[in-house]
Formats: sequence, C-alpha cells, structure tokens
Amino acid sequence: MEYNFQDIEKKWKQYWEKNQVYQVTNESDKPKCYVLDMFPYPSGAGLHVGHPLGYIASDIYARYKRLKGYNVLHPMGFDAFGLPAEQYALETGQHPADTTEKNIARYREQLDNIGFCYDWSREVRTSDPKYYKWTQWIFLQLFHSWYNRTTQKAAPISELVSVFEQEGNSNHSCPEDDTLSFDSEQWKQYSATEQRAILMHYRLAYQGHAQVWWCEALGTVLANDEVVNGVSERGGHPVERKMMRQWFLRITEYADRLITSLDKLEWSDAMKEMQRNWIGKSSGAEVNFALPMSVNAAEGNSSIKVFTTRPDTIFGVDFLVLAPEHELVDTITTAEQKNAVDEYRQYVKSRSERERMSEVKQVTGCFTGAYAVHPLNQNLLPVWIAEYVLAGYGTGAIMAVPSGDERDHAFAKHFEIPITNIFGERYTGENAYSEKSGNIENSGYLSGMSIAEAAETAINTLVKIEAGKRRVNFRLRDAGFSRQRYWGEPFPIVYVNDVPYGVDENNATASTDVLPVTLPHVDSYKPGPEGKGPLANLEDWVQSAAGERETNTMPGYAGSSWYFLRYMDPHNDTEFAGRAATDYWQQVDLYVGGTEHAVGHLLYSRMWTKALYDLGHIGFDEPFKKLLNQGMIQGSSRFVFEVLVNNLVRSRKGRIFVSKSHYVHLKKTENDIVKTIEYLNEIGIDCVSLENKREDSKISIIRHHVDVNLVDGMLLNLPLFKELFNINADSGYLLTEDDGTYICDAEVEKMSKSKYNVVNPDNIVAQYGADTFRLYEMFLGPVDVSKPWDTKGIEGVHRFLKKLWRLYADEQTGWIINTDAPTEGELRILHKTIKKVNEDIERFSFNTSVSQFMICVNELTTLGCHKRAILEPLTILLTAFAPHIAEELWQEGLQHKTTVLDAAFPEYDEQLIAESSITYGVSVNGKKRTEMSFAATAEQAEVETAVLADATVQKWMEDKPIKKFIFVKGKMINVVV
RNA sequence: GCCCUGGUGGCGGAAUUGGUAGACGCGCAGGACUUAAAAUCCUGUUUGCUGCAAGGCGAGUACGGGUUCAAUUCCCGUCUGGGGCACCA
Repeated sequence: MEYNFQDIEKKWKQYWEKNQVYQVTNESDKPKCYVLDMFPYPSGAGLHVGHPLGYIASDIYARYKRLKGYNVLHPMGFDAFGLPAEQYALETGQHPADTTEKNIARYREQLDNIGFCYDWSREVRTSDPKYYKWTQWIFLQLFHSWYNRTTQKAAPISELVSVFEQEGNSNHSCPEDDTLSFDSEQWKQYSATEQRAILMHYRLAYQGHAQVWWCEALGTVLANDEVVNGVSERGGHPVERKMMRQWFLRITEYADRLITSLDKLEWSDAMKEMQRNWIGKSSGAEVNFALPMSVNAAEGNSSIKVFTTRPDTIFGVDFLVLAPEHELVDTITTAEQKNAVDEYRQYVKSRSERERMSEVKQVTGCFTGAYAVHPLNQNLLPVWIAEYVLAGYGTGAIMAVPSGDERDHAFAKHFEIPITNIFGERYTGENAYSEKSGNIENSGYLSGMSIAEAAETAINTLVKIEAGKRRVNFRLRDAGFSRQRYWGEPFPIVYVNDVPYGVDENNATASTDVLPVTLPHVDSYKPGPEGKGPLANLEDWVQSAAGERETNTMPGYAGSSWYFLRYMDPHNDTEFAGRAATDYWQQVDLYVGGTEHAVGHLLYSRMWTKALYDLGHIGFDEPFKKLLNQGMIQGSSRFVFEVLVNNLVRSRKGRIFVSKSHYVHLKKTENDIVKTIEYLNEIGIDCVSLENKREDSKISIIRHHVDVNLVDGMLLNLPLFKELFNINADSGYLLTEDDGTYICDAEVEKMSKSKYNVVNPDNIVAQYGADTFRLYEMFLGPVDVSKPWDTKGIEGVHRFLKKLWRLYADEQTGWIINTDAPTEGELRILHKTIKKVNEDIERFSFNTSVSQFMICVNELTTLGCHKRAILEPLTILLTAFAPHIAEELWQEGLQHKTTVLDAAFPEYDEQLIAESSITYGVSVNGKKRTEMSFAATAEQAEVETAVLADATVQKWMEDKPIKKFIFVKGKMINVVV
C-alpha cells in the first residue's frame, strides 16, 4: 500500500466539503480566534506560487488554533475592483464584470487545490452590489461627519451645524483654512450654498483639488503605474500634471491617533516604523515672511508662510523657495521674470514627485524677481521657485538655510546666492553643516544658544511679533479618493447646482434604501468628456431624480478598508455587519499579508476602523491586532540573447539568437562595430564588408525574458524554443555553446506574467500533491523573508511524506500500526517534537517545524516504531501542515470515526524530554578546544574540577594562571587564562 | 534621493535571550539492492594545510573597525540584493 496522494487528497476534499467542516458559527462556548489573509486581487494571470505562502502560514495557524480548542474564523474573498480589469476591457472589449468573474473562478479553483480551511460561505467580493452597498454607506458616514479636535473623535456633521448656529467656529478652527472665522450671526447669514461650502472644509470625506497625471492624447487621467518614463504606457503619449476636483478622506485628522495607537498593536517594529515615518510627525514653526508693496509689484500685506523644523536657524536664511505650484507664484512674479517662471513651471509639470525628490544632484529653479522681508532682521530675501519644494508638504514653501541644509546649500552654490554662515568653523563652505549639535552663531540674539534653546527663543519672538507660530506638521496627506474610472464603486453623491449631496439627504426614506448606487453597465470604457470617467458618457444614468450623479468611482482601497468586518456577518442586508457579530469577533487576531501594503491599505483600514468606532458602529478602534508579513516569493527569470543588426548582415534570414558565451563576448565589443562584425563573421553570420557599411548601420545586443518553463536550470529547451520562435535552417540563427547547448542568463525579479517567470502551483500540486506543496512552501525558509522560487528541493519533502507513510503502512501488507507500549526513546522524540512544533507555530517559524517533523520521522524510522501511542499524537501535530495525509492516517490508519480537525492538540511532558547528560563545548580563551559531558544537574564546582584536570584543556592553558572560569549551565564552558 | 529590510557552504536555510556556526533538506560524489531502471537504503560533503589513518592545526557568517571571557547575534562605517514612496493591488 503506497502513499497515493492523488486518491487521498481527492477523497478527503470531498469528505470535508460534504460535511461542511469549515463552516463557523457566531455562537460558541469556545474562545474566538480570527485569522485573516489579505484577500487577493484576482488578476488574469492566476495565482502563482508566491501567493499561497502567506495563505499556507495562516491556514496552519488557523488549524492549530482549532486543535487548541478555539472557534476560528478563517474566511477568504476577493478584492475585485481595480484598474487591470479595466485596462484589459479597453484592450479587448470584454466587460470587467465578466473577466473578474472568470478570474475569481480560476483563483477559487487554485485555492481549493491547496486544501485551505476557509469558510467559503462567508466569501466577500468588493464588486458585489450587496457588498459595495455598505462601502457606499460607510462613505456617507464619513461624508456626514467631521473631526472634533477637542474630543479627538469623529462626530456627526449635524452637531457641528448646531455649534455654528450657537457660537460660530471660534472653538473649531477649520482644518483647511485656519484663518476662516465666523460667529453665529455670520453663520446664519451665509447662504445655504455658502454654508455647505464651509461644511465641506470640515467633512471627513470632502471635495478638494489635487494634481493628477493628465494625458491629452488619450483624453484621460492616468495612474502613476500607467506613466512610464514620462509618457503614457499606452501609446507613449506625453503627459503632464493637472489640477482636478477630487474626493478626499481627511485621514490627517487621525494622524496623531494613528501614531499613538500603534503602541497597542503586535506588529513588527519595522512595520510600525514605516507607518510612523509615513505619517511623519514633526514639530517646528510656521514663519511669515512679509511681501512688502514697495518691493513687489503685486498688492502688499500678503506674506509667504513657510514651515520649518529648524526655527533655530532663522538667521541663516538667505532666500525663500516656493513650490512651483504655489498659489502666490502668479502674484509675486515680476514682469521681467514672468517668461522664465512660466517656462520653468511648464518643465515641472512633466516631472513626477518621485523624480523631483530623488534627483537631488540635478539642481533646478527659477527666480521670481520678488523679495520677502526677514521678520527678525528685516533683510530682503530673494524668492525662488524650485521643484525640490513640494506643494503638498508643509505650506509648500521653505526658508532656505544653505549653511545648514544640503539641498539649500547645493541650490545656493548653483545659483551663486551668498551664504550666511551661522555655524562658525563647523561650516566649511564646502558642505552644509546639517548635524544637530553645537551652538548657533552669527545669529543676533540667538548667538551662543544651543539648538533647542535657540528654537524655543525664536518661536517665542515670532509669536510675540505675530510673525509666526509653533506648529506640528505631518508628512501624511489626505487620501485622494476619486478615480476617473469605470470599474469601481460609484459614489453615493448627487450634485444640485454643482453642490454635492449624499443620496440619503433630503430623502424621506431611510438612508440604506437608496443604496446601493449600482454601477451601470457600459458598452464602452472610453473616458468621458473633460477628463471625467466613462460613467460621464451615460447621460441617462447621470441625470437622476435627485440630481446629477457623481461620475467618479472610488479607488481600489475603498472596498479593502473594511472587508474584514463583513466576514463577521456577510449576509446581513440591513447593516454592514451586525453589532452582535462585530462584538463577538472583535479585532482580527492574526492578519497575514505582504509588506507592500505597509502604508496604503493598512493605514486606510486603520482610519476607517477608528471612524466607525468614533461614530459608535463598532466596539474597537484597531482592525488588526497582530500582523505577520510574509516575504515575497520572487521569480527567477531566464533570458535569451538576441543580436539586432541594421544593414549589416548580407543575407538576412531572420532573428539571431546567441548563447551566453557569445553574448558575453559581443557585449564587450558592442560599441566597436569592426570587432563585432569580425566576430559575427567568425561564428558564421555573413556580414557586409566594412567598406560597404552604411551610415545607419547599427548593432545592439539585448536580453529577452524567456519563459522559465522552457529552461531547465540554465539550459534552454532547444527544440521547443526553435519551434516557438520559428527558427530553422531557413529562418534565423541560433548559436549554441561548443557542446551544442544553449546557456541562458538568470536574474531574480518580481514574479509576474510580463517577466515570463511565473510558476503555477497547480502543476506542482498535480505532480506532488497539496500536502507536499504546503510543506515545501513552509520549508523554503522563514515565512517573513523574501526568496526566489526554486522547485528543485521539493523532492525532499515529498520523500519525507512517503517516509512518514511507511511508519503507518507497509507497501505489501497494508496498515502496520500496533499497540505496543512506547519506549523512553520513542517518547522523548515525540515529546520533543510536540514541544518544538508548538513553540514554532506560536512564533510563526514553520520552516523549523517541518525540519523537526523530518528529524522525528527519521528517528522513529530508525527505531522501527509503528506504535499507536506515538503515531496518534504525531498525526494530530501534522494535521495543520499536511491535512490530507493526516486525515487519511487518522481515519483509515488509526481507525477514528470523526475528523482529525477536531482532535485535541497533544501536550508535551517536560520530564520525558529531559536529557540526563549534556555535552559541553569547552573553550580556552574563547576558542573551542574540546568537548566534555556532564550530568544535566552538574554545578560549577564539579565541572570546574573535571575541566581543569582534562589533558587537552591543560595543554591549551600552557600552565598560565586561571583568570576566570565561566560556566553557563546547559550551554558552554570557557576557561580564561 | 528618502523610509523599511536582508546578506551564513555549490543551493534553500538552522543557530529562539551574546554561549559548541552550518540543524533539516536539495544538489553532488561513492556504495548497496536490481538483468536494468525507478523506488529505497548506507557513507561522505564549509574551506586551506597536514597525516596511511584516527586525527591535528588554521581560516571562516558581505567588507572594514569596535565592545566582550565569548559576536552570525550588540555598536560605528562601507558595499550590495529586495520592498515602498501616496491613482497597481
């Protein structure tokens, strides 16, 4: 009786399905445990071997918790809205709903293949109207709310209206414009439209303006991903930044809470650090630099506000820099500089933020012709614009201190702006002194003060003369929430006279009755007029009874910001999730996913959870208690080499592919056309003579990705390659190595369809079985580390399962499990394994668990153990990792009548594990010289005597006197002489 | 450029709190069984020198420093792979 994984896995999958073993109830006496994976976006490429890594880890944990007696919620769903489906629709005309449906079916099939314990009755799909109804509902809650800074909580906007009616906004300054001020009388005199405009500045979901990539040729807004090398990915058209009205979520109001409540989460320090840095809280000052009428042509009384974290350096300011998009640029630019400024701003429009931030060596900027007044010494400071100042950070303007900041320094040097030194000898004139130590010099009354002291003093003065104030700034920006796209959630918003209203406003029926605003069917995915999304083309749909519909859709992260709540109560028609359900399941106990979501999804869902908590809809304010980041499984790409020639080959027959050694050779001479031609002639490619070579003769040697499935190691499958690329005697060249093989190149990259390095788990499951696949993915290495996929080692874990099988069954005679009493040695290895596996799962060290299983099975095999008393607990241990074989061994081998899924995880007995003697490494002066064994109970005195008497130790001591004798019980011995 | 993270044999990795570096597996080499193959089993496998051999001596965890009786582990600097950088998900 052999280990026939195909039959076994099929049989138990059907059994589990039939008996609905993975269905979870919301009522149970057991303690609850919520184990969640980041749900996938169902792409057309299907699952690759990287996806299941985290899923297997969480599956093991969920099964383990179940064995430990928990009621475990372990659901799965699909993040089904998104750009790729729409791009695919644009290219092929297939409706995103159809392709998404198809992709989901494929994902589901692939997931089922691997044997996960998901409760599919709770599946959610973000593109399902029954689901996005509640995404829209939550959006409306945010739209109808504001953030009360006094109570540090979100609250209904109606409360704010009452406050305005009674006292104006004196106690609740406007988040978008802190100069906005009105009393109750003024409020009442505003028109309804004006009132709504003011409220918009307070709402948690609000409208504002932001820059987007605009492509004139395509007539559409592009995502960052769709802009490659400064042109549109589709068609290669020019793109530029353009302001557009957009929806936003006021996540900045939560910035402080998002930082402080990180402390109560069990996330990795790295992950917390990334979020903290993303939020980027910094303390400093806002300083006003006046723009005097006498200096500037424009109207006076205005000033440039800058944010600085170094108010102590204020006497080192030599110029000001505005972001090129800054609203003051138009008014302050002098007539002489206007052309230069316009030209510069045009250039900046083509630049991404990334380029502007990273290309620091390239100094660009333009003088506006204007001057501002230093508030403390009344010096006149030139005002520049430069791309290194970003509009979205701080006030979009900086005070430049060249002697103390690298970028300011480079800028001053480049444009030959005189530099004021406020650091004495620490500033050399070559580089800025950006260290935060030593006293400030040459700074009027701040001279001689420490940095902290000077900063305090400067702020106090600025406040006194009303030229600035203390300010805390966040790097975090409000979250853009509009997309000019089709395949996303429609907004539950209508416009009346261009004023946006929630669809639930001015409506007699309950708010949920007007939801969902269903995504209408379209036949064309072409953009609408004026950069609007495709929905704007549907006139009938846009004109609703309540007003003109919003034609933007929500971004990808909308649906994923709250999906973990829906799993708790997935079929609820009257609420996003019933309070009883959310109170029962509470937070996600373990959330598993990649670090690539560190600052996007994970930050947004934290904000949504806090908002829902503030508004009283749920009883907890953090979604994910514990976070496990699985590493990325990278692809190992393979490359072939092609020689591209222009007007050089005499009798051109087709494409020229060469093996690696030729490539290496050609690459060296690529720029030397003579040598290249010589080489090509030498290897049998007939080239024109050099005299005949034309002006436009060109040669280049490039690498192409080639499908990894065409390559074994580095060896190309030649027959298949020739067939696919149509290379034979009459069409094309293929130059191999001397031994007739073709050697490819390799590189580790992200696994993706476009790189032809995708390995499909289906093939591996078909060949080795799901249990082997699961074990192998875990055995590859720590779950949180990135590593390239390599199928080579899978034989080892497959052999392990076969070996395990032979403990229970004999190939000829069948089951061989006996009821003999176990020996001490057998018990020791079993209990060691129980302990190790238990501890390893708790710390998510699954690779070492697998290796312990191997050690255990190897030892039991050597001992010839087929005893029920040993094998039964071992089977339970293995259930979490390899559920199919475990169920077979449990029910067929060990003759249990019920599933192993509900067995009790075995307890280990420390006494059975204890070794009676320990072998110590003995070092002399920290260098290991010998080994000695002592009883586990041996104390230092006993050990010391024996060690010092040892001949080897004595030899290395060379009769020198002992300085120290170090004995760490159970670890090691060190003699210091 | 900025933030986070990794670098240990031919390869994936182990060493959990500073305490015997290389567990476990792959690959490779040799052997057993077999007419043969598959499967299975056994032995060896960081590296240099040395020895007939058991062994012995030295080096070694990206690189250069430091702290310590003791460093893969802690500190400083350098190089380098990966992820993210706000409209991919």
